[in-house]
Amino acid sequence: MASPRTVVADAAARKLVSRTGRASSAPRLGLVPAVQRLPLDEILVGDCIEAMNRLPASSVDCVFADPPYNLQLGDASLMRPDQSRVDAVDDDWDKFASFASYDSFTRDWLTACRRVMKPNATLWVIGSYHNIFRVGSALQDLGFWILNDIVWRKANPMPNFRGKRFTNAHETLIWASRSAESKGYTFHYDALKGGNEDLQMRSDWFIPLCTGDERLKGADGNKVHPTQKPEALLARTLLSATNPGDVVLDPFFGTGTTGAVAKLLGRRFIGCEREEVYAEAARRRIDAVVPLSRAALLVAPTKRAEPRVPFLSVVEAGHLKAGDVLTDERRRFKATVRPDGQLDVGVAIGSIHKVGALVQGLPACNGWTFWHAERAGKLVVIDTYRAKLRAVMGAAG
Amino acid sequence: MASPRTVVADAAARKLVSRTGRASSAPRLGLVPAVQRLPLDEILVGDCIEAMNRLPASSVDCVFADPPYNLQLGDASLMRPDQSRVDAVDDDWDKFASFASYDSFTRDWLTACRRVMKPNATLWVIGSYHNIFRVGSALQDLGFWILNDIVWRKANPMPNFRGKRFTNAHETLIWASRSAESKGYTFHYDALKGGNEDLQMRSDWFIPLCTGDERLKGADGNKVHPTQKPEALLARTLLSATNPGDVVLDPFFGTGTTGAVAKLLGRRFIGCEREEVYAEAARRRIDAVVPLSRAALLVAPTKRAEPRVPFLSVVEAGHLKAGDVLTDERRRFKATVRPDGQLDVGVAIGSIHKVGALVQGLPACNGWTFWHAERAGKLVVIDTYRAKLRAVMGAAG
DNA sequence: CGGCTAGGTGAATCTGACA
DNA sequence: ATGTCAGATTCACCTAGCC
Repeated sequence: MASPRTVVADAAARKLVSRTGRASSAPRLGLVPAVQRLPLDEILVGDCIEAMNRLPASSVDCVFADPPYNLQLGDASLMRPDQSRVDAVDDDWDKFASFASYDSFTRDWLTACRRVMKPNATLWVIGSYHNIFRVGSALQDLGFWILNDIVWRKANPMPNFRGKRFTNAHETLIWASRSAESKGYTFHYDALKGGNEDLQMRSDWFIPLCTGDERLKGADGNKVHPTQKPEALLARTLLSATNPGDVVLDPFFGTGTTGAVAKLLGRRFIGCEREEVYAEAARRRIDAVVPLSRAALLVAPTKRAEPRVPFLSVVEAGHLKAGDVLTDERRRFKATVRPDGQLDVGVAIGSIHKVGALVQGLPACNGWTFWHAERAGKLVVIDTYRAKLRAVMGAAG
Repeated sequence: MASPRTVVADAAARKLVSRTGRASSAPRLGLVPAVQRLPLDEILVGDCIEAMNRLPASSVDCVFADPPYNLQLGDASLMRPDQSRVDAVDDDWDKFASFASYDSFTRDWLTACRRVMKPNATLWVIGSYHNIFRVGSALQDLGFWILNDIVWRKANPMPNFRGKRFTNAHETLIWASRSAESKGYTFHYDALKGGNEDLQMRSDWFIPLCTGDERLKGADGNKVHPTQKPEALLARTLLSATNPGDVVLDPFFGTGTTGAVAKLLGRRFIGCEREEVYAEAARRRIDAVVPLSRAALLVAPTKRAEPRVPFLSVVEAGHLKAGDVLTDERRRFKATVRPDGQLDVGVAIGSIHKVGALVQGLPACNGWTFWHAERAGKLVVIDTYRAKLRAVMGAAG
């Protein structure tokens, strides 16, 4: 479990990944070399770039990365490409060297991530003003396509003790797809809107810091990791941009917030972590997580995902008859239903959408919500009949 | 450096400004060559880099820059759900051939700014995710020292019409000093705190868009400039980081919000603007500004709307857990809390309001007062949890 | 004058299935 | 790759006009 080379043989538990970007339901043991199997729900201890380079290409659905932030403190985690340590610096040349080595490091891990991302996978990176501009630029240079920047507004930030600056009360996340052509990325628009009082979820999120019981403490009572992120933050990202069963890669796993939340939410994870101390804390933490029930994780069907119903089927089912006259909500326009499922508005014949657009002089129109039928003196929107057909179709399996 | 040949010859010119970073109050005409005099409260029409290179070095106290964002919009125009067309920013001045050319442009104007900044001057830049990472990286590369990144949270952002991303509800400002050694920059910590109900001013600011009477309109009734910034945003930056009498340089002056607010607050300005149309509108606008009295130059307390709390935040905060069962006051209906902040009533999944209305057969319902949780055998209305979160959010607006 | 409704608008990298 | 077309998609303000 601890070794980066650990490969667990139970491939059935591990859903091999097809090239189309979806987990195949049938395991294909024997067809794929062992090295190509995904080490799901494991922590790969060691250098994250080496670890990622051993994973098969196009194999993960999402990446969450919380890379080292700090450029100026000589952080031990920041290494030059030649593996020498970057020292604390105070003159311009060293500053440049420090930025350059951080940029190089950033390009390297982002490149490794990009290779293992499926075509429609997305990547999240969190950072502060110390590093986020470097990361964002590198992302764009490598061909990632930024979808949003998200502001994590901290409920309880550390005050600025010296009174020389504004209280640093937020961090920034970048959400990006693999490329500008990745149009099919996962985004649970409707679920987010439903959890936000039926308003679109905005790019500014208000979430408390990770404190209290959630914060991992060592035997000495000190926090195990200096920058443990709140589970609520990870939960919102994974609920937004992944489906149950999706594979989430975290190249800077730390104490495993990504893994804990992934397990809780029925996602799979792959973590990379250089420090065995953190990895061990993460393992214990994740073992204790009890996943939510499948029912709680069901993705509610969205309008977009519902089966298409031809208007002709509404006529065939008898909800409307050839010759029936439809109108709009304000009874400004009239159209006659034809037996072939088109509408006749006198000057033209066409689909419910086409003629709806035509009579209004608009470039487009959703005929299902525009046209109404007269029923007992009241107007009934024809989308009602589509809904009835869909209910029947659902019952039929 | 844009032009290595640009050298300010006359050291006496720099005496126009003292080393403490304050403009001298007495003009010293005759001692300074004409070319070295600061064109105070003027708009320099033309290329901003050339204009800045003609200014004496170390002569301005503050820079506010609203550069082109380099939006990379597709060819197709974006339609609202009502089929009206979104008025996109498609002006020529926002077109760049590549990231490289945008970076080059950014380095050039930042370099020119840096030369004219006094040692303790600070610079503000505003941008969106399209360009702010490029700008931030360039800043750091050129030796600027980032003091804060500030999030302008828009009260009324444009929605995401296609439901494909989070509502882009903020822009980012970077506040930077000329170098890491610039320790004596201006920051009115106490005034800001006093204007913020005695709480430190945070890095996230909630300010409405520039609309209504404040928005400059042409004779045709159309907006003069596509991206006019709100005066409240400029006011907070100038009150934070300049003193009365300070010189504020704006290399992308547009319709002169920086100048109007500078005059209002008793600061001097220098504007650069390439388009005479914008410059002329700015002149007329600034002429009409009546400066505030000195006493009025304190930070006006901002009225705060009661913060909206997503139901998802109640779940994230742990007041309710995924799987918890809610009911109404008379225990007629049951609903299960989902991890995404929606409720599941078996036949449907949706917001607390939607499913509350659904189970009652009503057109609408306030879910906050309808749904209750069972706590120690008693029912607790979920609005209780919203109130708790609002108490936490109070400080943060 | 007030209340109500209808309409307009803001820095936007904004569809997807199928032929 | 390109074209066609079904059909899904908006929040907080502000102004104008009507009663």
